[in-house]
Amino acid sequence: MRNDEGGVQPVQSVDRAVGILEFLARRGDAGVTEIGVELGVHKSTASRLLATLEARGLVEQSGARGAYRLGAGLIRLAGAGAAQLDVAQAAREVSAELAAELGETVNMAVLDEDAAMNVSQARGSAAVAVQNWVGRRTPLHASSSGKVLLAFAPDAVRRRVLARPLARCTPATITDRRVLDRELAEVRARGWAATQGELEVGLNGVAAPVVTAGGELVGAISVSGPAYRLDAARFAAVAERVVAAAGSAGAVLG
Amino acid sequence: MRNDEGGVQPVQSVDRAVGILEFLARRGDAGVTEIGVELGVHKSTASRLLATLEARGLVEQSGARGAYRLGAGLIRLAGAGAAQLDVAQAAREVSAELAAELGETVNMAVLDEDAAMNVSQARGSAAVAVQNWVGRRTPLHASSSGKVLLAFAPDAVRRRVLARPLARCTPATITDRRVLDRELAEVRARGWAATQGELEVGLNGVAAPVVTAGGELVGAISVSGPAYRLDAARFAAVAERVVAAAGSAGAVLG
DNA sequence: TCCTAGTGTTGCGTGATGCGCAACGACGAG
DNA sequence: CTCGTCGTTGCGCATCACGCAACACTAGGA
Repeated sequence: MRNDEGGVQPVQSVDRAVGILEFLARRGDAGVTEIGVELGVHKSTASRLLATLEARGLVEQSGARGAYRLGAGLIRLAGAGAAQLDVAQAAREVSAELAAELGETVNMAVLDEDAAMNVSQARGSAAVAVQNWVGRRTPLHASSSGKVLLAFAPDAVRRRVLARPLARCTPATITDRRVLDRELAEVRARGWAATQGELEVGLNGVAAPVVTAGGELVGAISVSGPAYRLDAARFAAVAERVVAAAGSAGAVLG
Repeated sequence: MRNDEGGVQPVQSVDRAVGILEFLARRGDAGVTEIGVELGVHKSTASRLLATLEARGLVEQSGARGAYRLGAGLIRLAGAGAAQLDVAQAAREVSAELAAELGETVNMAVLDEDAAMNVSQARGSAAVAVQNWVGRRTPLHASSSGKVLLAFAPDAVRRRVLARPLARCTPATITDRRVLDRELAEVRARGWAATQGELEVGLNGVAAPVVTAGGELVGAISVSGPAYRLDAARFAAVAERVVAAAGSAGAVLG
């Protein structure tokens, strides 16, 4: 059976095991039989794959025979993974400086299929939110880094995202794709994007693309904060700083 | 070939694939041949396992034939995993409150083999450090949450850790196991642990165990900050708040 | 309290998959 | 320019992963 990804035949049991992890990431927790149905394999196969993942700490089971969920071993791996990502490393210092300068939360995001995923985070002194954004995915049409990634993505990616209904996150979310297309054209023209309460009510953001010397888009740096501090009048000035920080990160990456 | 973990025979290729991820977490990056040697398999086997992991985003390769490293897909999974952990969820609210109250960074850690691993983090207004501790592991003898986890761990765990040389992280690190044993007895007696520059110079911490109603140790909550703010004179007062927060988290877990 | 249905686990036999070998192309160092 | 090493891939084969069947356990309903 061919999982047509990357043109080569994957190792079937590894592919299934990762499928289990992705299912549990979406679903929260699930039983053996349910996981077997989801993967299209026998429940005894699912049970053995889960036992292997559990032995390595990537999943854990509640009780002796209960549901499975993602485990702490995954966090250990990802902690190492996040620290090692090129874009995360490149962003670390410039994000810290930007956070200190502007006093708001700064994130580095990469394009992850049809979403923006945060891979690094720095927080300024004014930020009181305790939420960890690393690993979190935001919709491409409703977040500032998402708009940047969408604006500068290959045409195929933009067409795929714009082909689907644009989910409304708040009353301010752009859900008309022609409106979004025009906004993305503006983003490309001026080199930065902004949101005003489109992802969360009262949350504004400004983002700029991180591009390597070879012209490859590798991520986006964004600053976000409450609208009463990061209001539209400040967007141009903040954008100037974000674009500069993104430029520094891009230079580091070659 | 039997990987004697949990008594059952693991699925060999899944076990190997996870072994690759763990090796890359330790090593940073590595080539196909090196990974094959590390796992004790042929390089073509390693190449196929890596291709499957890469197709799913868990690893990425630099250039067409370059070294492999952990990928963004792992961070996505772990972002979901961290959010879903019982201990992380239980700690979220109490950590946020504690961070707001004390103004310092609060972490929740679990015992992860021979280290303390942070699974959740909240930062107070005074904290300016931008480092993300989630996924990071600290030595059990040199961090406050590590001392708590060690003090209240089963005897077998404590014996295993104390059997090894205790690595010196700073000049203040306790490396004499009899001194550490006495300190762990004090931790058990008073119900909290503290460190003074033992993990990092100038960094102090206070931690308390999170125990379920059934008496099971599931983690430790810690507060950390620079020595000039979180000095020894404040330890008892801070400990009182941390013990209370840990008690709340334990109550949530049943 | 008892019965039934469904779940998760495990022994076993089978065939499909994962594996190693060999060969090849690419790349870097001398 | 040559050589050694790396990563990739086709191929054949043996081992491993798989499904089936059976069992123990648990929860819910009568």
